[in-house]
Amino acid sequence: MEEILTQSEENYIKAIFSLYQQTNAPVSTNDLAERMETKASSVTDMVRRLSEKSLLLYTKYKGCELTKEGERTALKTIRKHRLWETFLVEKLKFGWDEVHDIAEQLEHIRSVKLTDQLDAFLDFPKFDPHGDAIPDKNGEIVQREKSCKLSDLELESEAIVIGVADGSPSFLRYLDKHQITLGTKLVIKERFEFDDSMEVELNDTILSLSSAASSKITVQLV
Amino acid sequence: MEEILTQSEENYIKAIFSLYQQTNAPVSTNDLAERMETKASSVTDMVRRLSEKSLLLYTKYKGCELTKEGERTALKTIRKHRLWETFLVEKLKFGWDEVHDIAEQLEHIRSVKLTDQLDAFLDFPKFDPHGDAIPDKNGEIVQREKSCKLSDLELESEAIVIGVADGSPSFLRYLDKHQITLGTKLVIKERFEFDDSMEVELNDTILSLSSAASSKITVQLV
DNA sequence: TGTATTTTTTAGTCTTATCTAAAAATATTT
DNA sequence: AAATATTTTTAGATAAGACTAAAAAATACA
Repeated sequence: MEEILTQSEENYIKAIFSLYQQTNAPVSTNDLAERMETKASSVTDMVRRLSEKSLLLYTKYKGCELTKEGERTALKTIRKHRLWETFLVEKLKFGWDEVHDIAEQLEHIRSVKLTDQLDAFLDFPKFDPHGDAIPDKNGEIVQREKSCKLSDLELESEAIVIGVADGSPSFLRYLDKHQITLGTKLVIKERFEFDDSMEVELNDTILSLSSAASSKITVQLV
Repeated sequence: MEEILTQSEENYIKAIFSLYQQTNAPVSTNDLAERMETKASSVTDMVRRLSEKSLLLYTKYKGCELTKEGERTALKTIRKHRLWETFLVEKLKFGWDEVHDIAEQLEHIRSVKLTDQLDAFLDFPKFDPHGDAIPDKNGEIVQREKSCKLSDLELESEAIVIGVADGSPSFLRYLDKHQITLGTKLVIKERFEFDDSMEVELNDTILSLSSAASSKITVQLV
């Protein structure tokens, strides 16, 4: 009884998965509407449909959360999205700020063999170009140890960039411009209380980062 | 005024393009319905819509044919389809009988940059895994000299397989089984009038081919 | 506790792409 | 040319996914 889902349905499932992860609580109709850039009434409709397909549990006025099957569906879509992003950057030489929209389309291609062969072709990558974990064939995700936000680090600590909490093109291009990418090594040289900005050393130069920027960069202490 | 088309619209355009090529005459509603596996009434609707978008010329009861712009659209879709098929076979190790359905999905991905980067990644192939020409960025197609059907060859002529006129999985698997693929060299050893079957030599073995098979294999004399 | 505000749902409409059934136009045959 | 058959179009219906406007439920707050 492998349900065939429309692209729209898959997008809703993905959004619910991600909103649920943020709060660990049922996803409200309004929040989902905002994320999907649609109206609450459309969401109610869709959520009812998906609940009929038993991909999620829905209680009127109480929001919804995915069932085990819904979660599996979400992970499959996320897997495809992140594999395609990796393909676009690694093989087709796209910038990491250019791949999201194309991957949004590619993630809906239906073929298990395609996904798995692509995975193999890319040599079973564990992380995508933004540092997000790629679920494997069985939906398993590699858990990373002790990652934190750059903005949380103490003076003089050294860290390596392992991800970004915001994949928007403008932020990614900002990072590019300042030569920050996955794997970049940073040292915190200064912190300013009054605006939570900081100065970091990278590639032997000093770079000043606003709190907005440093809080969206995920790092690992070295 | 680059129109954004739905997948369904793109599929109709492609079908009209290919039916037109076969007969060089306006495509009738019924023929199109059969090709699209849908009803004539649906076709009438769609053809009216596409004619409003000036992608084709439509005269009631007289069938339709693509405009220059419709043709450009068809060639773009065909280009994507054949590039993806090439990618699937060359890079992801699919069999040539497995790629059609997946390429039918991939051909609708909208991104000029994706198509062009893929083209470059594949090293600007001129033909796809079935021997069909791949339109370039400008819709130009390499014309091949003096190709003919295997069934048309005289006794003792030597030829190389350059394409298939039928991309169905069952036919392609039949060819695979008999070690016939693009580039295979054949010599006609025997022809039987009564059923138009023939015997050909390839890889130092003799293979008997029905008329149905030999008429669907495109070859070039050596 | 009762009123006001916010959130969510319901009801009804729209568009795209499909369908069936019936009507109209064209083609074929006698 | 009339009758018959085929092809094509029109008319009306349906389903998915969206919308607006209005009703209902939940929440906040005085």
